[in-house]
Amino acid sequence: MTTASPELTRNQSLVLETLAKAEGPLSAYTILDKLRDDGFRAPLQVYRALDKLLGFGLIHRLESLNAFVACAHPHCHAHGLIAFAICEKCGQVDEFSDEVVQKRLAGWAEDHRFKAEKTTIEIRGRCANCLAA
Amino acid sequence: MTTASPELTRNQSLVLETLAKAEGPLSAYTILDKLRDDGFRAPLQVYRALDKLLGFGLIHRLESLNAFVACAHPHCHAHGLIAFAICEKCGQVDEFSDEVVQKRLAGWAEDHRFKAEKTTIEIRGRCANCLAA
DNA sequence: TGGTGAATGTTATGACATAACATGTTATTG
DNA sequence: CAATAACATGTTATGTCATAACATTCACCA
Ligand SMILES: [Zn+2]
Ligand SMILES: [Zn+2]
Ligand SMILES: [Zn+2]
Ligand SMILES: [Zn+2]
Repeated sequence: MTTASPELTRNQSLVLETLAKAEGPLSAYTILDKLRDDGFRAPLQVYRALDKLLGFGLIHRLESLNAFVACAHPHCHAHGLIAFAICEKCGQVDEFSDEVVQKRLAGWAEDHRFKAEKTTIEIRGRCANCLAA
Repeated sequence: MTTASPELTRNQSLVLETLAKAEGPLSAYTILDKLRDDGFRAPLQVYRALDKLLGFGLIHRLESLNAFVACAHPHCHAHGLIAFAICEKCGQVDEFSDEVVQKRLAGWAEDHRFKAEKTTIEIRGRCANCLAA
C-alpha cells in the first residue's frame, strides 16, 4: 500500500518537520510560507514533497480541509483504515482507527462488489479541551 | 439538523435539477457551464444555491472530489450518518448508511468527549460494473 | 566518463471558493 | 398605499488550492 521510505530528501525533510512541529493541519501554501527562509519559492516544491511523504505514509491529507498533518503513528507503518477527529476551534487532529468500522465498511464493499482503494473518515466538531473552556 | 425546505427558488431548482439529471458528481463550475443558457453568469449564483440545497438536505458535498451530488433519498429527510462509495472510473456514487458504523464513531466521540458536528465517510474505488467490464 | 533516473527550480496556468457591494423581489405592517 | 425588512439575485474582483510544462541539477552506476 505505502511505499517504504528510504531516506528523505532535503525538501521532504523540511516539509515533514514543518508539519510535525505544527499544532494542527497546514495547507500547502502555509507550509510554503514557513519555508521561504529555507529557500522554498514555489508551491510545487511543497506539493512534490507532500506527494512523496503521503506515499511513504508519513503524513495524511485531510480532504475536508484541503490540508495536511504529520502521521501520529509514523512507526506503525501499516495502519489500516484511519479516521480523523478534527476540532474546528483549536485545529487539533486526533488520528485513530477502529476495527469494527473497518470491517463493517469492508463488508459493505464486498456485498456490493465494490473494490475500495482509499477511504476517508473525518469527524469535524469540538474537542474536549475546547468544550471545557 | 437540516432546515425544512419551503419551496425552492428558480436558481435553486435549476441547480438541483442539474445535479439530479447528472450521472455523477458535478463541480460548481461544471454546473455553472450547464446553466449558462438559463442565465447563469457567475460562480456565486451556483454556490449560493448549493449552500441552500445543502441546508435543506437535498444535496451532498463530496469532500474528496470538491463536487456535489443530489441526495439519493431526498425524502427520508433525516438520514443520520451517510457514507459514499465513489467509483473512480465511471463516477457513480452510492449513498448508504450503516447503523453500526454510526454507533461506533459516536462511541469514540463520547469516550473522547468530542462533540461531532459533521462526519464525512467517502470510499473511493471501482464499482461492480466497472470491475466486470 | 557519460548516461540514466530522480529531484529540484521556475513560470505560467487551471480549478475551487468567497468578499464586497449594488439591485431587485416579496411579504409585512403602520 | 408607502415604508420597511428579509431575502434572493447580479456582478466584479479577489483569494485559495493544485498542476502543466520545461529547464536544470544531482546521485548513482555501467
Ligand atoms: Zn497515520
Ligand atoms: Zn479544540
Ligand atoms: Zn442523502
Ligand atoms: Zn464504475
